[in-house]
Amino acid sequence: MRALNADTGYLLYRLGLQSGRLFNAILEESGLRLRHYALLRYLSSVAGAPQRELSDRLGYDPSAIVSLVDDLQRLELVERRPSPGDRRSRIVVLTERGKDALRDTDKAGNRVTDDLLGPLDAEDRAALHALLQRVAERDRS
Amino acid sequence: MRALNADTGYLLYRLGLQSGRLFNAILEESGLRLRHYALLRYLSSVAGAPQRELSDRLGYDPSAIVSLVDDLQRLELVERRPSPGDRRSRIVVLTERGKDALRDTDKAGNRVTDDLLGPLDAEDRAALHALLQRVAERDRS
DNA sequence: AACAACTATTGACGACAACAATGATTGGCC
DNA sequence: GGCCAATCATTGTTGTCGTCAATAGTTGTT
Repeated sequence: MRALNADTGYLLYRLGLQSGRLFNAILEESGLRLRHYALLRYLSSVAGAPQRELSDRLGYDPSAIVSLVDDLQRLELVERRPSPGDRRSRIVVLTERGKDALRDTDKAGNRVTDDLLGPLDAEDRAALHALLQRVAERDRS
Repeated sequence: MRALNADTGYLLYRLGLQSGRLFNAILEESGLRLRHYALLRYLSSVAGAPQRELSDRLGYDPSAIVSLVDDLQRLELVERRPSPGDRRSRIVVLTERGKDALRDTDKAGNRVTDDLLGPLDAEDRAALHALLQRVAERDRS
């Protein structure tokens, strides 16, 4: 992992991989994977979204969304509801159990993050978080 | 991509994915992928390493290293040399052409990073880079 | 009423990563 | 010196994921 003279984008890639691995390990015990978590997390920020929106925002193929929602629905973490205005569309919403699961997973995520950001003190972590968030918001539409 | 209340580890994961996609797009034209680049980059920092070390440091399976080195050797970017002390082991070294290719790819990587870090000024970028580097050096052995 | 565009879904194909098994070589141990 | 466990690179296998094309149902347009 030591590539000292690497540039920032590459560092982001490497650390993202590592962070993803850690998250996956945590999620494994609940039978989920990172993609499920990403979907739940997005749903928690919008309170219901049609699958097409999930595909666009998360960058997954529509067919991938189908099986992800299938899995989560099987665990009763989300529901498919008919869209009032458009009968083609189905809006996916978090169930109460889904919200609980997300809270639990977030706690586990915090532990992972604590581990990952070992060498940084509280102030540094806040600074890093702020910087990353600004970069992430770069391409919101 | 907007998951506003996400924690830092998850942000790292999402941004790492995006950064990886951008890098892969750049590398595509030279017939390489991110893993090849990671391998070249590591080799440039140690001047020769047995495949087992590459596997450990980069976190890829030994079998993955085989095909990666195969690819790079086919492009004459690296060479397999017999290890003086251990005939089981083969040390992989950069060729001159490999060093050139790495330089070119680094330039392209800088362009990608510039794009990714759009909203940050020079000072912020330096701060982010320093923070990421400290996290990355957390688990050097 | 006909037609193009869109939503979710299914199915297929190729790429690729993680895992187990193998041949060659090394070092330890008695 | 001979046996045995461990190690390195390689091969093969399996499962997963991303991408693409095709389909059924629905919407809006003309």
